Amino acid sequence: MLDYLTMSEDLGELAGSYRNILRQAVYLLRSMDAEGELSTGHVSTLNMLAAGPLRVSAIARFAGIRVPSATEQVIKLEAAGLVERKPDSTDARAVLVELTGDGRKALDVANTRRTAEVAAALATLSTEERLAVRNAIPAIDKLNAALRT
Amino acid sequence: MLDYLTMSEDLGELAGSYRNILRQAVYLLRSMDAEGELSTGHVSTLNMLAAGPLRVSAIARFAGIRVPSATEQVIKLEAAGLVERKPDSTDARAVLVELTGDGRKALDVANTRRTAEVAAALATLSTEERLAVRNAIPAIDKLNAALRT
DNA sequence: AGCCTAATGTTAGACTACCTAACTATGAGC
DNA sequence: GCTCATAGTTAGGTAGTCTAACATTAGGCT
Repeated sequence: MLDYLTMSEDLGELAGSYRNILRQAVYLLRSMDAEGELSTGHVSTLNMLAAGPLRVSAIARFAGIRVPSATEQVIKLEAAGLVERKPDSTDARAVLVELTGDGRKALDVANTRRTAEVAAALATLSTEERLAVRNAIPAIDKLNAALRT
Repeated sequence: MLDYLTMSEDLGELAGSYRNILRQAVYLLRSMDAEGELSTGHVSTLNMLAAGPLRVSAIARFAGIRVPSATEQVIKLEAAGLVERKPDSTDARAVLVELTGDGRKALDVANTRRTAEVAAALATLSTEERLAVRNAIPAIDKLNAALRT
């Protein structure tokens, strides 16, 4: 009863549905941007740095962008006082990007608001629907990782 | 056993996971763009038109963008010969945007390749994981609709 | 030691896709 | 037939990405 999903036709249908969801995500993220707060891209970058300093190349890799684009983001965040660049003592070519206190504060504000917005939307779902979403998260993570390659 | 999900703490955790997925989607879509093929944005627009002609304002609404941005996209698609603008016989202010034969062909090519790419990623999941994704699709659609407001 | 290739970032220049504001033309109500 | 609302375009600006070219440092090989 379960293996009908292995038929290519149903895989295609599911793939189409998933493509729809991916497409929507772009707009949803944009709609979550608020005036005078961090943009989606900046939130992503700062969230990576929350666990500790990263090289510019690591930021680029995790964000799925090229190194020059990451450099530019870092320059903007630095100008806003949200991150600092420090030399890497183990490699004089590298630069370590680190959150400042202000950066951590701004990130907290943005994360809190954005997560609350998603939580409010989740609250409109039934318990079963929320459970379905929750149960799918690991599979979606795996699926996204497979798509990334 | 199910209602622990209604606790706000778990809602927040789920919301965070979902935010992660949304964020990844942007990169995934970009990674699906291929040389010499339609861009993600153009595919989205053309897909709307596949069901029939639409006004510029309708395109903007469905895509979650402003009317001038939709106009710009239509101009580009028209220059590429993928859509045609026609007068709306019921309203001389309006413009109906319609797929051309070339547009439909280009859309088919792009849709086929992109869907195959997602299907290939889905094929790397286990049957249970695919089922989990499939079961979550309606809830995710509802969730995204709630976020849109 | 000295060289050569690889890796890390930055700079320069260009492109796409979005935005707001201002405009034209048409529709619809009084 | 005036007035206000609606549909779309144009103009100008911004954010975020890209490639190409460059400087600097690391690391291996002779």
